[in-house]
Amino acid sequence: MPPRVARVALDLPLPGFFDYLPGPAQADDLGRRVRVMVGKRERVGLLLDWADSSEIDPSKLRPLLDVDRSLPPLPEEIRVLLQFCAAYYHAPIGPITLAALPTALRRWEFTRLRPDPLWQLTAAGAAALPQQLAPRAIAQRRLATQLHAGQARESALATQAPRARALLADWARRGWLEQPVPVPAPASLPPVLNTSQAQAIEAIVGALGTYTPFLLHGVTGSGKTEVYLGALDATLQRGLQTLVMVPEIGLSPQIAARISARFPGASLSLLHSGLAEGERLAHWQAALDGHADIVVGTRLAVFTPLPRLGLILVDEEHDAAYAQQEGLRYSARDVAVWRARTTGVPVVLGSATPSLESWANATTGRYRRLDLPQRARAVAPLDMQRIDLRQTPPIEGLAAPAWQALDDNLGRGGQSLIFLNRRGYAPVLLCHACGWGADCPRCASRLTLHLKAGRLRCHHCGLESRPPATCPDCGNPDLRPLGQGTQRLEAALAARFPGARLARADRDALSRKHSWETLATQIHDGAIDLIVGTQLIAKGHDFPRLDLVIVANADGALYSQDFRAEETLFAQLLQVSGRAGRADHPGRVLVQTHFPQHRLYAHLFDQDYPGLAATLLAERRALDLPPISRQARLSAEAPEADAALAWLHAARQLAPATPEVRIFDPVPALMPRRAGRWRAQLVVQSFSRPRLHAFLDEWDARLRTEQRRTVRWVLEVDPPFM
DNA sequence: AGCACGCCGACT
DNA sequence: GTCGGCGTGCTC
Repeated sequence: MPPRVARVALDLPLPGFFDYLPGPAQADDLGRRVRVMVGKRERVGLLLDWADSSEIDPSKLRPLLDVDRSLPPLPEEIRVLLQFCAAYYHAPIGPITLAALPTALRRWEFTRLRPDPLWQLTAAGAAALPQQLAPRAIAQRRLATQLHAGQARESALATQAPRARALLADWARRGWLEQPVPVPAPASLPPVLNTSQAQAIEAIVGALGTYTPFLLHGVTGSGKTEVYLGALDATLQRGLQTLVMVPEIGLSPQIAARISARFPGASLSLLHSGLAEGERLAHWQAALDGHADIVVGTRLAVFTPLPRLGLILVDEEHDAAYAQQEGLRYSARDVAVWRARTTGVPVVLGSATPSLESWANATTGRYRRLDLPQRARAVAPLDMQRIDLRQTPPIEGLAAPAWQALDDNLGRGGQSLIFLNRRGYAPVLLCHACGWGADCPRCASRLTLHLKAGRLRCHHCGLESRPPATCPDCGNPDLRPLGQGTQRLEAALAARFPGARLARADRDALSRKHSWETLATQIHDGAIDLIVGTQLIAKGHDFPRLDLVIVANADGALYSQDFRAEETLFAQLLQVSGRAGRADHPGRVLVQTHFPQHRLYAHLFDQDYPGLAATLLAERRALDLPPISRQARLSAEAPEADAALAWLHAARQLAPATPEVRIFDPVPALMPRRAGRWRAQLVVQSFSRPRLHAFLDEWDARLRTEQRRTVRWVLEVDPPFM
């Protein structure tokens, strides 16, 4: 029987599919792009399913206008994965599906990217090029200069001159340019592996072809990447594709570089949001065609079609960047595990500080744990010390012993890093006469003073204003910045160590593209003596010259409302302190704190993640918190105070009575007001995932029919933060 | 999300 | 007399 109704995913914030008459579509067009009318507009959708009948009035059904058969259809594996995600996360299928495609494919007409040629000068070209150009052909000369510097991609050269592409073709015709065979970098020999690395690789390779989840736990420097490479090697040899997930764009070039250096013959595709549209499309297509052997990408890459998928690697699996916070809320790490299960391939979750979710799964045997206890490189042990801020109060952000340590290290020509998780100059601007503080008028937060920009900024809604000259309440001109931000610390360090080469690494300082790469290279090469930075510096890069790390202030997270704050802080501090030290002499780590006796520091100094995890899991068990239980959260926000809370109380009345599902009282959000809207939330929790989801399905359906316009609400499954 | 329809204030 | 404000409602 021919299919009657085409079910199409469209980028509209509505649940479910849109139904159409098949029009020109055939039964085997599932997974193909289709062109349809919605209202008076044409839109691009994806044909995801066939049905015998529709719930829509048959007279309203319109036909599909067109089917794109120029691309291979999205494989069934991905169609099923997308539908699972929509159902599990209570998210509309359309936006999820369309977001999984490269943006270029959201327009019906798309330009297929020509392969991006790599150009280099021939001997003739090197001799001819600057000379034979007209003196006034400035843009052409710029191109020539760039080519003299070495091989370059056409896409990069195209940004240098208006008619670059035509010009390059012309120069190639004259024999001035050639397309070098991408010289396979000499395949680096696999290093000698230690026993635990070899065992880990053996376990993963032995599991190829079956769903086996692994938790690869190894401290910084224990050689996790070598394990990834070993497992990749075996997967490549079997002709299978590997999906490598990384938390952030900044990390992918680095890991990609190591992979391509090791497997120069393999075809590697990068997928992240920083790519140009065409580039992303080309890489995605290579994956879909089965041409790419390895795909390295950030969270959206979890939906990349890979017809020969054999292995999934999730690096830094604990990283919060895997959890999409806005719009479509999902955990790419969890989706990756789900995908591995349905596809029947092993998945490796790697981290020095795993999420408690994954650690608990390893404890119960759901995941197989692979430990890398030794440091692969010979690194002297860290010398960690606490500085008790109650006994030695900070002067301009740092206590006397910290200043002393910096002075000593600079004197020795050493490199130092100060970790301060607070951007700006000062987090508070205060009136000393009446106690007035500069608050954000739209949020429940203080405005941060940015001295260089001469602005007060809200870090939650982005609002900016000029700092008042006098107190708006009492007129007192004595307004004082209170507390330390990275800018202020940088200024204090510059005053104290005028000869030192100083750099600041935070989102404000590194807004320009690529500058973090540049700075990281400078730090790596020893061109910087002193670095002040936020958590940005904790990630990705290896700084072999660093010998001193100072954690300026970490206490904020120790007694936080957020039950996951301690776990997160531990991961950050372990990562930051792991940056110190090199082979020839031990690194030093100083932690400034008001709570030196806090258990977190004891575990940190012993580099004892399992110990901390055991403690935290026991607490979660005692309080029935995740990962012992499962949670979902109904969040609401409204322009009027208490409207969100009132709506949640009404929503609570609509909740179906499901056994084993606990519904908490609505409470104001951690940030009760943001961007002018009042926010509140309600948590539901259960030990049974199936029961929780049955409950959520019913509740969500009821809430949709009761929708009121004044309140914006969203249901979040497995919410990452409280 | 768009884009319509729809009923009330200042203008060529 | 209209142009247009954005509240409410629909899209297969």
